[in-house]
Amino acid sequence: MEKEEIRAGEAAGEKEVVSRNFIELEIDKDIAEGKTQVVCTRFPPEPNGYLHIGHAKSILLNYGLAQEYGGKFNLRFDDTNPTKEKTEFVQSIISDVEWLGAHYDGEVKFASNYFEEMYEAAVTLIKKGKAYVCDLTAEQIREYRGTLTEPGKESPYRNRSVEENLKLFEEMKNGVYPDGSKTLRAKIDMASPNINMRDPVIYRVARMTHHNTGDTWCIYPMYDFAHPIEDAIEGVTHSICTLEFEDHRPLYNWVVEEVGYENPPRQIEFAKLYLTNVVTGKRYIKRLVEQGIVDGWDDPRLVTIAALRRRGYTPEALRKFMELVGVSKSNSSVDYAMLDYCIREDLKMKKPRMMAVLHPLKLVIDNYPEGQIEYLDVPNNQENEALGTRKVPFSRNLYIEAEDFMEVPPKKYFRLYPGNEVRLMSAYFVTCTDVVKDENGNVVEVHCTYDPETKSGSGFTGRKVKGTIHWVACETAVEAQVRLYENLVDEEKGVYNKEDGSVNVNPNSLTVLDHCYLEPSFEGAVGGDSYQFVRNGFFCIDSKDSRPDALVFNRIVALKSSFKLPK
RNA sequence: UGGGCUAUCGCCAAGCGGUAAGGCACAGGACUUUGACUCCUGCAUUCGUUGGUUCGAAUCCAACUAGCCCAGCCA
Repeated sequence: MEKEEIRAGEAAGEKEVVSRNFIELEIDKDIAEGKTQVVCTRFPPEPNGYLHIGHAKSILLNYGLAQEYGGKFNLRFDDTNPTKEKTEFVQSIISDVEWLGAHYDGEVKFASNYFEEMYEAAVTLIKKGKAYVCDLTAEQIREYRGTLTEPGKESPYRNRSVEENLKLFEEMKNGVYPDGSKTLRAKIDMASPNINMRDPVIYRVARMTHHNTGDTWCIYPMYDFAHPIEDAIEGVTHSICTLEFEDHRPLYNWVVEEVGYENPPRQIEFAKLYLTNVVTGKRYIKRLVEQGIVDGWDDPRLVTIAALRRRGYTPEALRKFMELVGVSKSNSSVDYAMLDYCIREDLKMKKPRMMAVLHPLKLVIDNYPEGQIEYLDVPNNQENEALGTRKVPFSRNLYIEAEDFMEVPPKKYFRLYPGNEVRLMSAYFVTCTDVVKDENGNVVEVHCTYDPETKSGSGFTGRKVKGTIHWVACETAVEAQVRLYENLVDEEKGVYNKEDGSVNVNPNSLTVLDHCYLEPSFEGAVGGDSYQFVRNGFFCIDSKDSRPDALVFNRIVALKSSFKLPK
């Protein structure tokens, strides 16, 4: 069996060796042994909250496997506990999955659509003497279960007759017994070192209106019983879940075996995705939302799918990221830098590179005719001609980035300072001649002269200049709000405050810049559109707060920079 | 403490008895109308530790150590 897949490289003869993860290796084996014909995977969320980047890993893994093996991928809501589930989450989860580009096979599925079959499966177990109705209270069940080191005790109801169990279970279904008064338990082994095998509860009584089945049922199956049945019904071959379910696998296999499924699905566990210094815990995010520290579950500083989307991350970038991160069984925490890399990588060739000044400082070209506006031809992306060109107005009065001028520059400062010449990107060379200050001594205006001969595209080679800075013409500038983000978490302190369990919030996680100036080419930009702001990073139009006459941009990610101002 | 799992570079991660892939990050250098991109170069004589088997061990065996998960009528 080939352990490595050789993909064709771009150049002739060039080969890229791609290593396969342990799940692929297992699937290869199952196929080779004839256990698996058509691979079928699934993503089975409980509709009880918003999806985050960790779910994206699972979605993309399962979907990717189905694609790779020419198999099927199901989206199934694991809605077996009506006390926790809400319809609103069903829709948000579907749209997140679709946004990620994971095309599920057929209709969206619901575990609750299989309640009848699950009930029948439970009856089958009872008839086999493998399940019994137990009258112990929740507290008693806990006591009887034993501890990690001590075996449990058998329930006094464990040896009820099949007939009695059948009658009682039917009565449970028919609403004869109050919530919590009886359970159906699998009869396995109260002395098992695996606590999941100590006669686990498989059905409970709960009078609660279910989002899908309404009041049809008052008994609901537990995850450990329901999940393998859901998988088996759908013909799932590889049921991929996270590491904490490893201990449940024997029970999964027990159910599938005892209920009597042929070609049973197989559970494989992988390590969850953790990002270093990132909050993913539902209750922590909830608190941040409630405290108003973040602007809802889609605040661009969060890593919910909705937040990533609003921030301007793309499904392609996330796919790339999951590919780089890989799949294994070791708990690990990935650097955010890897995600940053993936989004830059995805956008750099696709997006137009525009000029936008975030911290404006006025630059006046004294020898440029007053009132004149010149429209310069500028390529949208120097590395991708397919993106075409645009006209950018140039005039005597410009805005430049405040940090691109220093009256007293340190060594190796290539930008503007008195006497120095720089290139105004796509325009002319200018030489700084003068500085205007306010009464406090702050620089409010920089003066310069330009050299008409140096116009971009003219082929001028007379002399070179070390620095190139971007600019925006004052007269035609579009004003916009730009939001810059840093990690929500204070990385010095770590994610959680040890004393009160709160999140250590970085006070600089959000910077709102209200008077940024953009070239007029942004007019007509729509929510979600993204661009590179030359030298500043990638930005997208905020889908929530931006309006055509008051644009709001989010910085998706900054560009890398090796420039550091010496202290 | 019983059971399950994991340990390879700062962070991910290949490796499956024949002498440590790759990516991110980082550091140099070249190029440059983005101090970006691109392109070179460097970055684990060593695989949690200690023993053992072997001509040969990250890979096999033993013991130890560290971390994660499990005692919901949650998923």
